[in-house]
Amino acid sequence: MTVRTRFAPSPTGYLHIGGVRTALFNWLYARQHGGQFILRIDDTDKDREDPKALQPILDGFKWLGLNWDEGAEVGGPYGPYYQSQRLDRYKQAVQQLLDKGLAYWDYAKPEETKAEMELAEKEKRPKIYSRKWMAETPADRGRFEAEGRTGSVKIKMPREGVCKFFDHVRKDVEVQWAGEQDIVIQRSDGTVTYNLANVVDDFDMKITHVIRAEEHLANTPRQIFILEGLGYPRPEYAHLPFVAEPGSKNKLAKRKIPQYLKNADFKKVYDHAKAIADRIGVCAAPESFNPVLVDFYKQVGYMPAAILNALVLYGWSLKDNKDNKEEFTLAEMTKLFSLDQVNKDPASLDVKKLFAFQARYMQALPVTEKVEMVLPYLTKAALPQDRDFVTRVVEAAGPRLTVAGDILEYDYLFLPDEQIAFDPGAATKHLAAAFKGAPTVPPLADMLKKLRAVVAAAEPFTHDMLKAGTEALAQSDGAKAGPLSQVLRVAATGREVGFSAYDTLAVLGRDRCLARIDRAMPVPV
RNA sequence: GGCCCUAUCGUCUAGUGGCCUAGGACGGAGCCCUCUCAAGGCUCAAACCCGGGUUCGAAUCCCGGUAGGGUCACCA
Repeated sequence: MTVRTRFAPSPTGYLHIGGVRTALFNWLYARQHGGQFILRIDDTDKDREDPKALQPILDGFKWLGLNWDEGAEVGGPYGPYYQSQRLDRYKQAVQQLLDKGLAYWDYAKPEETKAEMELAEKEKRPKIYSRKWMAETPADRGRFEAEGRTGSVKIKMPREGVCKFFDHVRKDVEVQWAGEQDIVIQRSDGTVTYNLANVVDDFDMKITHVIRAEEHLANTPRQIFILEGLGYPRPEYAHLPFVAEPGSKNKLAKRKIPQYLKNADFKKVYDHAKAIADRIGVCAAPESFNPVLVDFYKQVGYMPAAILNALVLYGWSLKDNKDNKEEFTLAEMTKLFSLDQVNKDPASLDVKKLFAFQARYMQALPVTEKVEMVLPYLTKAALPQDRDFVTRVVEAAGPRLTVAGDILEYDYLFLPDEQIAFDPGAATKHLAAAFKGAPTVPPLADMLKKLRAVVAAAEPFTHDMLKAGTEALAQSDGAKAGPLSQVLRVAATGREVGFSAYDTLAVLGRDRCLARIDRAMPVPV
């Protein structure tokens, strides 16, 4: 039997990283067994659905490389893959359940149900519906309808016995049927709910392994009741621990997303990304530009491989991992992944660790590929770009580029020379440091003139020659070369930080360096 | 509250009765390197929730506490 797994997002908002982790596990399992991964859209709740939410979710999966064999956009033999288009099919299943006496029409008003539940809560009893408004005969239905009530359909759960099932993560699970609620499967407006739609879809789409987050564990007995009532075979189950919110074990909640930014680690990762976003005018709404959402990483230039690698470690670890391997390519994960090695306790999201993975992946990337990643960011920031020049910058920046958007830190290399603002204060500070211990510190203008001469004379115009020239000058004037190179940096870039000052000059080229130093001169030469 | 689940450094985790004076990674601290910022190298601090058993021996098995979490929707 071919393994078929699925991920079924509901387009009610942004896709968070926990959802991606779950999708990844499904994807890995399907790929590992040569099966299919299906992307179905669970849009049964019209009220909560946001038509703009779907596309970013699909784009996110495409960007990550989690391709799907059937489902949204691509279609397939068991479609449609949008629940909103499958209503007739669901109705048919509801009718089947009704016919078998496994479901019933119910005429309780929402406030009546609510009152019962609240009373049960108060009296510390299990919250089980009294079936007071249950209508099992046409006569009962007529009576309730005469009162002006509209009916929904509920499943009639057994009130005794146990439901047993096997879960690949939690092993043998047993729950008392008596504790299970008669849940609504068809709303009074005629639409159906998740549990029904889900079971029907999984059957129709021939899903063999239901791999989903732990919050669905409680849905499993209901779904088993429904699918057995319908005569469907049971799929295999695996309930994954969820990715918890930062600094706690609570599950991630979309509405709490802005709050996660209060976490210190989040703040750091956010601030780093925000600086980039501001430069390229992403200007996303604060609640959607957040490290719990995949989009966040996509926008500032993280690598999918790094994210996936960080994510696979949430809840899964390699068995017999003697050499403590933590870095896995998608291909390796596909080969090594196993549901048996999934643990049971929730893992809180640590974005710093994700950032560290990104840093390592980026460092390992060949320069040409880094250049490709970085180019779009220069375009978005409206900075002039020339592939050769960009390549030189990327080479010189080395491990300083952690995400593609970091290239914008070096905007001063791309900006026209006349836009570089010289800071005499900063230059003076470094000049003083260069002459620390010496009886006198020469005027800045004099030193600038001498440094200009070094730049003008360096031949070839390389890091080594510039360094040699500056060192020679330092020696003859009784100064330290290091701080002196900082003076040069300030003159040529207007900045005090960056990669090696000599590399910076070499990348810029002699003409641009001279032009910038001339602009820094208090008196034109 | 009912039902269910979980419990190892701050975080992610290794660990399935002796290999554990508990290993790795992120983060933190320090040192080295150094023209700034990074990166890199070296070093350090840091955990088996508590209490009872079982056993020659327990982080590992059992029981009880405690703590945390999930779920109890005409959400998915």
